[in-house]
Amino acid sequence: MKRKKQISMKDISRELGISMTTISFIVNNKAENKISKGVIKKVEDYIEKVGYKPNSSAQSLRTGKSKTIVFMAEDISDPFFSAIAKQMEEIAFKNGYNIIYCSTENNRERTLELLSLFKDRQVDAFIITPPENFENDLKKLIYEEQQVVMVFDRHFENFNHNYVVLENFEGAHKAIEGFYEAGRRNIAFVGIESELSPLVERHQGYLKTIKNFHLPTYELFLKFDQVKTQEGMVAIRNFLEIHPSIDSILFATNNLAINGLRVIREKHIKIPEDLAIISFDDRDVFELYSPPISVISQPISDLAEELIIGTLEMLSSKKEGMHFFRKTLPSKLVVRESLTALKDF
Amino acid sequence: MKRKKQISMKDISRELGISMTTISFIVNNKAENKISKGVIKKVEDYIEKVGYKPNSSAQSLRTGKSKTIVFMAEDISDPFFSAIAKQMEEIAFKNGYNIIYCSTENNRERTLELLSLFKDRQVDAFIITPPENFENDLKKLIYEEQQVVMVFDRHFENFNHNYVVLENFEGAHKAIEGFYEAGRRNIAFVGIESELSPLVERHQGYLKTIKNFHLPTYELFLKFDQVKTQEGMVAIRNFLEIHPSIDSILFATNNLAINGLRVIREKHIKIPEDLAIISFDDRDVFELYSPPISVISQPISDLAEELIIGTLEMLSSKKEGMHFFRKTLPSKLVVRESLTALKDF
DNA sequence: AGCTTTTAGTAAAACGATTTACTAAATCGT
DNA sequence: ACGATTTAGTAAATCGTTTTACTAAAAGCT
Repeated sequence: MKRKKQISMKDISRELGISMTTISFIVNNKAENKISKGVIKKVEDYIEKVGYKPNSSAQSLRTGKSKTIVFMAEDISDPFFSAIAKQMEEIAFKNGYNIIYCSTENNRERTLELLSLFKDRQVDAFIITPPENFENDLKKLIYEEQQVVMVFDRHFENFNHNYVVLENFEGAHKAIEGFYEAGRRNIAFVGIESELSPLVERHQGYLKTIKNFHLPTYELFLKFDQVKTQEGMVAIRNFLEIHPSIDSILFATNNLAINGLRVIREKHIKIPEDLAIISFDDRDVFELYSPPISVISQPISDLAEELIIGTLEMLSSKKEGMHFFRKTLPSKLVVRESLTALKDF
Repeated sequence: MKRKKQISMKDISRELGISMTTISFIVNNKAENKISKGVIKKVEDYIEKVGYKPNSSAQSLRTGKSKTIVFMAEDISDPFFSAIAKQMEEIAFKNGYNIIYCSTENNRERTLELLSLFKDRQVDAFIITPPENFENDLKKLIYEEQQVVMVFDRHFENFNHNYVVLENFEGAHKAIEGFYEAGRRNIAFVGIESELSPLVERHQGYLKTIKNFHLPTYELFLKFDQVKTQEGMVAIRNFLEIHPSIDSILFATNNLAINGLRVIREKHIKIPEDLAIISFDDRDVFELYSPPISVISQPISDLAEELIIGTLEMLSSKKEGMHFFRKTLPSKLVVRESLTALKDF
């Protein structure tokens, strides 16, 4: 009734009359020019036959490596992050790594706590979307604690680190250009009060482009925790009422846009006649909305791939020659009906 | 430049002149009536001071427990599963467990492969949404390999196992009743060709209720891999064209409904005037759709909680007295505009 | 006081791999 | 044919815990 004991290296050693060292070499493909073909074959066949698999706890203990990577996303139930997670998992798996996920909720204390819990588990690397005010903690993690860290979705200017991010500035630029070409002249930006790089850069992209076109700016910034709430809706509603001239809005995140759409529907504002909309990040709700909402989409597969490949690369590069992995991937403006040219243009 | 070595029990033992056994007892709260208050205090203070954390690989090796649970969802990037995952994570964490996720893609071979990979990692339990044709594999996993397994979202009749599922039959029943009360008499069911329990039960719920009302049945079943595809849309379109009398549709899953909505939009069918819609599973796209789509919603928090609590319970119950954890949670009909009474009713 | 029991602790053997340092036999060079 | 090197392998230490089996000292009992 109790689980039958897993077969161990010692069992094989005893059974075959071959030392554990030899078996270990064979199992780890280090037998190349140390062990004879015959012995290799014999051991491999036996392993195959009895289905031996090394005990990974023992391996971890001995080598100090756990073959585990932690992905700390802002919110793992967010479709963007869960899509990234799924694709990373795939690749990690093929390379013998497992991924553990968790959500920072953009909360520094929570993130620190999670981090400390995982460090005890000797995970090999962290892929992390650092929350607000995490710059120093991150620096410490990388430079003092010497952990392998890949930063995702945001990055910092003041110190070197591995990261994979989006071309946020350019994304916003494309959006504003799109509005302009569709004849919009009163383009608003709805963002979040935050110093996280993507939010700042998206705003900068908006500002710079608007200035180039010599257009007026209309800006609304919600607090981070208002984004998905009733309060957020109220703020957006007020904003629209105060500025009736606005004819288009760039939402800096999908959650902002979703709350924005709630307001727009409630007020029976017509898209795109009265108001053109572009949101950052694609989600199926945007494509299915009536009318479909245009978006600045992120290349999810590419992001996921760069993230995990980069992390694995850092893990395998013995040379601590302070080589960093940095990628900034392009976004794409996906034009849907929410951004149709004004008829009188 | 190299990571500073973690402090170990031996270090503490040497430093304090206390045996490792004693320290181990204290660390694991087994010192109760074996070790004097004074020593306990001394050790605890020292541990606090130097920030000692036991090496979990060593613990796993020694105890054979990894404090890790694997959640094998059908598709971890699906909002339903990722929401469940996130909430389980939270509770697992508080109980000292980590969760590793992966996706079965409803593919038996893939699932077996994942399973085998995880078994080598000595994970303590599996929470799994078994794919099609997995009954025997599951039985073997539970009864022969004696793994702790919690089955989610679907279950089998022919053998005992732990599971947490939804009241699918009743859910479908509520939906059909809703249609009936709204004056609909030509109610269609769009489902999936599958023997998985929720799909079967939802269909049964539809059939039985329709029969009770003495109404005609209209049924369409897509193949599993057509659900999200163009092919699926074509099938739904044909179905609607062949049966123009249909005045309402119950979609057995959210993905079916999403593809259905694409068709409906394309054909400019009016909801709810021409066609009332109810979908299983809630998603933000349904609430945001124009008009908002009614759904049979699953109690995500409750499901997640039962799942992880049940699993932890099975893990801690020493008594192998074949006690099973089985929960069937109620669904709820969320009425939105897609299900408004016909005017002439 | 003399015996048993309890208290407060310890030494050492696991757990299952990896890896260092070693060796006997075979091959090589001259 | 002799020492030097290569080949093919091994024994044992180690990673950091948990746990079993033990013990000296103190307390309890009559």
